[in-house]
Amino acid sequence: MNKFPVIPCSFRLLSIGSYVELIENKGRDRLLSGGRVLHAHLVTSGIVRWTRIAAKLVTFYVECGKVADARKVFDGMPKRDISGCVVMIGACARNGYYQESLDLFKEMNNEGLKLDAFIVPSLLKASRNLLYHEFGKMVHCRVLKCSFESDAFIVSSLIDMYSNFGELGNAKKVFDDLGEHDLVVFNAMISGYANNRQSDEALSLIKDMKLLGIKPDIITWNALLSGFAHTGNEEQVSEILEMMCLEGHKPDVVSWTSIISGLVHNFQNGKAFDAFKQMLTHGLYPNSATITTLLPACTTLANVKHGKEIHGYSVVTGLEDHGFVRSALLDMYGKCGFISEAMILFRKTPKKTTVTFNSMMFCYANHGLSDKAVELFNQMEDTGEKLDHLTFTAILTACSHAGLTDLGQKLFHSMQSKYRINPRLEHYACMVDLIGRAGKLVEAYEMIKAMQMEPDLFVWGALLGACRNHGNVELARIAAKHLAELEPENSGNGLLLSSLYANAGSWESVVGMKKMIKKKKFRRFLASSWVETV
DNA sequence: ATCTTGTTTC
Repeated sequence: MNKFPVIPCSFRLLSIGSYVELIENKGRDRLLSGGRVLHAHLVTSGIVRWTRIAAKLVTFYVECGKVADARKVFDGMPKRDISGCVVMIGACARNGYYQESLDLFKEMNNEGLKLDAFIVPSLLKASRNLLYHEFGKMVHCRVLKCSFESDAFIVSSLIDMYSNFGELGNAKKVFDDLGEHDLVVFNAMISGYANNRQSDEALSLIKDMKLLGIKPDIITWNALLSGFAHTGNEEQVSEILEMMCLEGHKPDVVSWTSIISGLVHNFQNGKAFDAFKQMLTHGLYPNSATITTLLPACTTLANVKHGKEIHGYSVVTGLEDHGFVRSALLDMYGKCGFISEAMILFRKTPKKTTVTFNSMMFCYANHGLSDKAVELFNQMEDTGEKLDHLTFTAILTACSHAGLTDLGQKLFHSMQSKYRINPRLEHYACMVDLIGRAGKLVEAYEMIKAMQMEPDLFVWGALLGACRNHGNVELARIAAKHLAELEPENSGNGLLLSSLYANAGSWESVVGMKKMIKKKKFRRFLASSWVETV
């Protein structure tokens, strides 16, 4: 680990194949500095002019989060033909730089390059992850127009995209329209079912493929494993593990990462760490995906120690430069209260994505640094990064914490009119808090009444809190009534209402409330918190 | 050259 690649003496150059292998050998050469040394050598020796070499360098830089450097190599490629674009766009789409890959495609399109079958899977992947339903469907239309619909690479990507949109019917249609199914297409469909909680359908497809003489591979089993792990059904996970072992497939890093991911998402952090240790005892090494899965478990434990260990491992292995790892690290430090660490990581991220910005904005918003959050939001708008619903949750949270009523209202409006993002419950909760804080209680209540969905306890809670601060007994009563229905076991709301009565001098109501609280045997739990020393 | 398994922000 942490070794520089072996740079051969310039008198005896290696073969092109050996250089490709050197760049690809990420285990040893992943370190960005090592890659740069190799790159320098390739430039001075002129080898970089080989398209295969340049293509590998492009991929290498994107994997290290250096999209701009990759772009430089790409632009310097002697023949800027379609295959170069395939590599650049594909590398971006595989590493989370979805917007970048679509922008590149548009640029390419403007230069008059035709849509190529090799580009399509990457476009579908970007659409899938950005949830660009319309664009994805437009690509699908062009696939049909170009008669690419029997290309297995494209079909599997289409199935994957529609499954991720939750449109299983469309996924199934694409699957059925294809006459002959190979292993990859089966795997895509099985994964779609598994991820949409249709385990029976997934298992019956395995039977179908076996009847056709196609043997499930490790990817098939991992697809099932991941689907079941996320439903939190630990027994089913064990069953699949047994089945795959019987068929001669040992769990690999992906299998373990799925198991860990399922446990983390089901709030079983202790078990997640146990599984991680078990993986290590099997002689498997964590990669970027394993690390990104495990880091969120370090934030909810309020235990930055594990997080720092993982960070150390990432630095040594060069994984720290990976885009996903970087944003997970940033978030982990932010949640643990290490804001300056988070800021350093943010500054060190050359190609920032929506997730990078969102994570940093949440960090600022949750620590009361609203000005900084607003600054980032403006930066996002200026750089043309995609804003999503979480961007607005973050910025509205910041506005409500800082009492930036006008700005918050302006942004809430532009979220809908300019960015076409439908407000969700958390956005409404922020807005009710924001408007209520400014004392416009009736206006806040009107907003709740105009909501297209059922308000949740955070929305009513925001109104109740505002009523307490501004002494509006009438609206408080309404809010408290809804809260009592939504969470009857919580005595906090009743107490809040009674303190409000007390402030308003309505002592009879206070006595009534206290009686009710006593009658329902509410208990006040002592709040507590702890932080482990590092 | 492109595809299917695992991965970050609520």
